[in-house]
Amino acid sequence: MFKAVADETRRIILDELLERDEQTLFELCTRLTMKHGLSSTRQAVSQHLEVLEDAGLVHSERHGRYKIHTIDTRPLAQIAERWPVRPPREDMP
Amino acid sequence: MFKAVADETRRIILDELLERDEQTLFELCTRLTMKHGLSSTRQAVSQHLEVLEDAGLVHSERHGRYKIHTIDTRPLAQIAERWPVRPPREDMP
DNA sequence: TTGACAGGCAAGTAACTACTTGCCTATGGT
DNA sequence: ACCATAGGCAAGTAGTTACTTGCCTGTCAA
Repeated sequence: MFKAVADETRRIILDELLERDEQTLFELCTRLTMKHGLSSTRQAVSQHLEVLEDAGLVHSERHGRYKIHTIDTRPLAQIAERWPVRPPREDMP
Repeated sequence: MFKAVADETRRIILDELLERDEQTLFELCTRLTMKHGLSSTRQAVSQHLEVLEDAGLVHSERHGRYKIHTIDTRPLAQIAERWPVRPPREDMP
């Protein structure tokens, strides 16, 4: 899950799914190139979605020949739980 | 910052610093091998600390021949801000 | 002042990862 | 039935990254 969000393209995919949930692979490809200026091939996006799915950040469901992708941000809560955000002990620039 | 937390060793370093803040490089090395069962060399840990510092998750200060490291979890708040945690639209297993 | 200790620098290596390329399967409209 | 569309599979490649190795610098205590 930590490695899943380590890639900028995957982070943008999460952004896109947060703005418009339940997109197919082709929809995501189109929007990534149009709105976000990415030049990712379909296969590249597909592999990114696979990583995000393994991380539990995206779920997918088949509808006929379409595969719609749904975002699930819940795994990210582990980060805030593991390292609670608080100011550091000393003042650092 | 995302890439900084993508590595398990660096996550354990953050754990260790959260439990006991303001440690030197050698203290961290010792505790990582003792408590966490890691067999990392000093140079490896040093490089990890450099990555964490570049990410703003760790600050360091020289005191004589000691360099003490301080954790700063504030950059992690960007994650929760960017992708607010909420349940997914549909029920997924 | 000399030696032990804390840490830094830099090149090399091995493993991983993002991406491409080419081909294949399956679904649905006409 | 047929073809276009949506997606999958797998091997290969280039770039990245974690780690090691060897040597060097600076600080403090005896």
